[in-house]
Amino acid sequence: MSEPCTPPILRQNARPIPMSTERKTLDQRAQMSDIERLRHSCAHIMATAILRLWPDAQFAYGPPIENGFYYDFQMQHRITPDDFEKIEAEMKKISKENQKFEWKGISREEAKAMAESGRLGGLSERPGNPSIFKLDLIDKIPEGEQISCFQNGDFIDLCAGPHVGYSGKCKHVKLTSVSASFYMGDETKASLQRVYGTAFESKEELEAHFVRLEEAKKRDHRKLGKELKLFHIDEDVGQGLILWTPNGAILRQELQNFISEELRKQGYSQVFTPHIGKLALYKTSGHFPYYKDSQFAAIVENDDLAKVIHEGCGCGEVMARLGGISAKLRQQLNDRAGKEVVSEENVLPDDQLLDGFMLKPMNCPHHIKIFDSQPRSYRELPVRLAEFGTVYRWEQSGELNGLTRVRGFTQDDAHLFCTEDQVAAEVLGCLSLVKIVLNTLGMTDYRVRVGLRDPDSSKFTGNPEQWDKAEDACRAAAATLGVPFTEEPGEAAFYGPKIDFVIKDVIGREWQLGTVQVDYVLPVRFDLSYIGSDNKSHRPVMIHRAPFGSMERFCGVLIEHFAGHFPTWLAPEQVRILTISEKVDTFADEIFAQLKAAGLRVTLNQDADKIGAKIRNAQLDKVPYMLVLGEKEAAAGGVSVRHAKRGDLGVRSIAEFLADVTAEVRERKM
RNA sequence: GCUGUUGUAGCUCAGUGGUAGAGCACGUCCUUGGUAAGGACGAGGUCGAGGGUUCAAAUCCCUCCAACAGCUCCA
Repeated sequence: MSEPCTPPILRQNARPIPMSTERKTLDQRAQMSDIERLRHSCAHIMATAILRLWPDAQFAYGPPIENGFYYDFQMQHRITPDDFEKIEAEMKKISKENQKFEWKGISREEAKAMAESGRLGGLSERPGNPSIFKLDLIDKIPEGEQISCFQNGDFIDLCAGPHVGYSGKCKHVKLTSVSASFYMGDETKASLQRVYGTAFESKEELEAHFVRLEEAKKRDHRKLGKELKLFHIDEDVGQGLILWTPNGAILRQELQNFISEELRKQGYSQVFTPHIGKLALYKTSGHFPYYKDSQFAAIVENDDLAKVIHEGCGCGEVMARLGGISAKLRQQLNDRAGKEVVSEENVLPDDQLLDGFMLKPMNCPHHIKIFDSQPRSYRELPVRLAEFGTVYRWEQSGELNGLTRVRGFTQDDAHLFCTEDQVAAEVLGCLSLVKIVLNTLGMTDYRVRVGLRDPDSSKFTGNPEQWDKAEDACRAAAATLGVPFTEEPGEAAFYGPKIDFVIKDVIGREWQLGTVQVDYVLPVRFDLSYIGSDNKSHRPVMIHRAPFGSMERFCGVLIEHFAGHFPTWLAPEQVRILTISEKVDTFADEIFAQLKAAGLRVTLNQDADKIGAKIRNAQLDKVPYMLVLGEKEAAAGGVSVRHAKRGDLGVRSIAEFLADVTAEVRERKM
């Protein structure tokens, strides 16, 4: 199969943005903000300090980044965090020396000579130790462009700047981490050491930065997940495989109920499909073998496996047989596409093909088969098939992260099959669902990205008229949403435009959730059709949508968004009754029974602890409502209400409390 | 996957060559206390796994496993 027919639709999150290969012009680079300028200078000062300590260091590049700066370099000594103190002390000295940053324009020949001698990116000439990376970087500078360098103290670096005037400005600096990187981000090139640091103009800002980091750490969903017993990841089960514990299951279930309710309102039909499907299904869809590397290996049935082993097949042979495609399927796919999408080299004779199953990496093929299980009339379109569908993908181990990057996850998935004229309305429907859900959760800070085709690129298939229509639909839908959106040409999937949701959490971090994608390709590959009003067969358009990406990821973001303080309707434990003494046990039992009968998730703490300890525990467990019951309440027949965030709310009647809380839950108040 | 760091009780961590510790949580008992920690006693660990060095390894070395950070923001 030569052409990837369907990209990994609705991947959990975006791949890292590939490094742009375009060079910035000198003018563009000069447009650094003040803080970037400061941090860039800090990178030079760090390089100076490292050279004083380890003169053999070869520097590559050291830019300012979002929260600080780094410099990549190569040397004998391996930096560890233990070295930071030493380097920082040296940097402090350099700052005190108040070295002037001086710009110098030099010729290509001068630059090369300085690099050859080891002077560029060094404190002095270093015979026998030429500045290899700088030499390479000089070669990358286009002919005719001004080559410039900056000098502070003895350190001269190839650098377009800009810089602060004097090193004295760089006082409030802290090194944060060390890691490895590849030269030019290319893993075939040299492996470098990278030291990260951050810098601010004042001590207060530097400290505030670390306070923010602490805040982020406190609300880390992995930490809260453990503390609040929401989920567990077990080595024996496997990396990236989530075990939802009872508390987390409640959170997820409530969220699913909410989304399902909205889907029903919008005319979706719920379906269920199995977790595996035959290989041929994914050969038809195009997911196999193109995404083989990011999928779990095929599952081969015992008898088939015994047979090929009996025939003496080695591993490579088995893989080849699994990956082959029948001549008939190839013919079908090529005919449907009207061009060669599967080349002949992938074909194996039928008696050599080895069939197997795959853990599904996406739900679309299954939903397509449901759509195609009966003749469809234009009268029943759009068909909207929704499923909280669990899929499995082989993410690299280093990519795994808590709930936000996992190997098995459940998408809030749906596939819409509609006529071309319906695309606009359906895309709009998808967006409004997202809006409702995010607003209900108080996540009002989000933006959408509309991925359009690049008209100059040939990678986008299909006819231009369809594209224009679909793009207009996406653009118009995004515009009516009333949230900021950006149009990004070239960012479309090759088979159709898409809309991505990026939400910003309370502390300003952005999270990419799901996408809505218009697809003209899969209906062709699966030869889908419906009968139009003209009594002729037509090709439906498919829309893939998983607006929240996956339940795992979304719950992870929610945990951090709320810092574990969920609104009552989502809270695993909504009310905890705290007794002051044994004297009110009977009264507490009665209240407990009443709340339970009202459908609240309530627990009763009759431990021998003092009330202060019980309150503390309930606060730590982030239970929204605490009912303090003592003799006073028993006598009055009321309850003392304490809210985890609002504190003591005083004595209320049980009826009043019940009415308020059940309404709060029913209306999903924040 | 690559680079680095880390892995000791359910949790947070101390312990750097001489056969394992604290706090919290847990269990039992005492205490019946009014809005963020009452007290006593007790139980709990083949120190991530495997191998090696050593008279002796949680500690040093190697391999593996896992977690965390980075590997993208371009002299």
